[in-house]
Amino acid sequence: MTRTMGVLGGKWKLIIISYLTQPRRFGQLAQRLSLISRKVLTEQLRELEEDGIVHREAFAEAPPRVEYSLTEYGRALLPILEQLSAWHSAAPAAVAGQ
Amino acid sequence: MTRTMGVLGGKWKLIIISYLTQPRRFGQLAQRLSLISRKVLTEQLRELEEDGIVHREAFAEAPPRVEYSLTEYGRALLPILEQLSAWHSAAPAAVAGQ
DNA sequence: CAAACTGGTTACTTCTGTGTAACTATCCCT
DNA sequence: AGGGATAGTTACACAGAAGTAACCAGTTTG
Repeated sequence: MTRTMGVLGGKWKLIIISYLTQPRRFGQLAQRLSLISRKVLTEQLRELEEDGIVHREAFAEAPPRVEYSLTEYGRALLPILEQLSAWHSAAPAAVAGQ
Repeated sequence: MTRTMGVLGGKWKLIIISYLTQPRRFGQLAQRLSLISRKVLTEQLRELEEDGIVHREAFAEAPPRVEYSLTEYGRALLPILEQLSAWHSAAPAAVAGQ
């Protein structure tokens, strides 16, 4: 669990992953996840890449194009994240007011 | 997802939760999770309590005894955490060296 | 030739979370 | 009366995570 947190612990990582249901360009990610600064977005993507969760593909075009997608390993995470989301939205009434 | 992270985001929360498979006294938690300082342990437990995940029961004894356990809502998280753990230990060989 | 687009990087600052250490209250035991 | 046990709290310090702003490189477009 401690190690798992190391891999997924970044404040934004699960959010990034759950948005990568399909391949996205860097600009798309930056736009959609505009709460995340470009710097941090780059950092987190790099770490996710290192951990084998995200695949980065750069196309030698002009202007440059870079696409991020989930690896198979990363994709295996999606159903779990959905459960987490479902769990959270099923909060008991006593605490739902958040 | 962002909100879910707000609830579970603390560096230690998932670890605490996954150790609360049964009721535990504060001292037990502090001992077993000795990487966590007592201060932070208290804080995280309080937050988990506020979010309806953990139940705190103090007994009016001397010396004082306080037991922490998961609420039903919190217990619903356990199977998901197990999946997360399983996912992580199923890392592909290329990145398993961590 | 200059401007714009994309996907960054770099230097610097700020802030949040976490850690350390010392202190408290109450009761029991000797 | 003194010391130990439990479950904290408080004040303070610090590190690392995150934010901001400016800059870069290559190519196409005007």
